[in-house]
Amino acid sequence: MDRRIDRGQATRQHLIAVATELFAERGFDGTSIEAVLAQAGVSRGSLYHHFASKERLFEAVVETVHTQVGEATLAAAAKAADADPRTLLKTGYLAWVRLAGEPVVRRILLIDAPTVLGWRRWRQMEEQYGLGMLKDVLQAAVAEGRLDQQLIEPFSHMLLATGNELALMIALADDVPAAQASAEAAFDEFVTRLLQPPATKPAP
Amino acid sequence: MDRRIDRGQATRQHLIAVATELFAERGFDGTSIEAVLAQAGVSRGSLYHHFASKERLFEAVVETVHTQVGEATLAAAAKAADADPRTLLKTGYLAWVRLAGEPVVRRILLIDAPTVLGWRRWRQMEEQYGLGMLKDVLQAAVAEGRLDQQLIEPFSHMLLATGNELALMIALADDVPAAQASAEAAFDEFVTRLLQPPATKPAP
DNA sequence: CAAGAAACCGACTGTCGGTCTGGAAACTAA
DNA sequence: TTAGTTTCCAGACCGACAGTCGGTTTCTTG
Repeated sequence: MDRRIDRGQATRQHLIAVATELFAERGFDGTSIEAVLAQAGVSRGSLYHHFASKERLFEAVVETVHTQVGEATLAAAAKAADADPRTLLKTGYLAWVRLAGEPVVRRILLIDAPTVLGWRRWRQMEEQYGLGMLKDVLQAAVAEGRLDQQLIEPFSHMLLATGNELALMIALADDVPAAQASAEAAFDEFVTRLLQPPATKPAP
Repeated sequence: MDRRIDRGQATRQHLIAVATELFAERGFDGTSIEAVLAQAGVSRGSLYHHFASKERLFEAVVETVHTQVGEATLAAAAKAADADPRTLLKTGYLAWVRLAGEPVVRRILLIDAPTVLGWRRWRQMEEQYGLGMLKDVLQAAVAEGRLDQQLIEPFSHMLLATGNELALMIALADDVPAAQASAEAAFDEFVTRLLQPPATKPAP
């Protein structure tokens, strides 16, 4: 039991907590390392001992937020488990939108993360929770004959994108409740149509 | 005819051209003003005479690129005018994906613009071309009784988001032709299902 | 009690976005 | 022609900031 390591982990966690708050409030560019140091009461050398760069610090923040969000969504979806894919999607979406209302999630995950970390790394992290859950649900739809196996990959990406877009739309709307209602209805219709058993051809 | 103004416009355009190239290549953060000055052979004072800040310069770049892309997509869609909404959407989407392959479009419009300009301003610009065209097409679908009027607004956003997501997916894929084919098939199926006349209820 | 390592400190550096003063060239009014 | 005005350009300068580096403290281990 090395007390130095405990201490190190403590300041590390503390830095992440402080940085999370500041990043959520002012964004990545708007948050200076100096501000983090001042707020955390930690020296420069200490911070750079734990994180190689500002990006790395941000990355650590994203990771923790992402994990929290993923678990929360998972918990919400668990309540509606073994329902049909459509209600399952809707439930997960509602949970997601509620979470995306928080500045921490919106600013860090939706706005800054993709550009700071790069699209590839970002999607790679999404794979673990968001995309993973969507694929599971779509897999169930495949089992019901509502979807072709091949479509799971692209459809999951598309659903994720629409979910994020709607979440941003709601979060930044002038009239939040109205946007909420509109988006909810639209998403419902959207999912319903999307998971219809494949018709041979649409009406001409 | 003031020759001073002509000269000013010339350097302004030159700066935009140089900045476009550098922004596309290295991104917004990765491009220093100094680099633009050096590449353009222009002094600091001159640049800041024409653009109040780096963001403003970027904004000007985004505007020109956006206009070009919009016109190109419009031209491609015009060839398939007065077709049914489904083929119209597919045609526009293909044109868009081809354009998004260019680093200039991908890096500047898809990756940097939303964060640098902010989501609101970005969507406001999209309204003019991307969203506008999508709404027109969806309006036609409404006229055919395939869609409710209320759904135009959210659906256009969702389609835009999926289009951008798929474009990024293709552009950054390891196997581009495969991703291209997969995305194309998925988008086709997606649009087909989305524009089906509203069934009363999906099969239980 | 050394010896060594992990955690921490803070002055310092280079870069970068942005400002400011000054001046030259093109135009206008007298 | 000349005095005044506007537009454009030049480049020294400034403050902020991310990241570095030699040194110090604090703890564990042999």
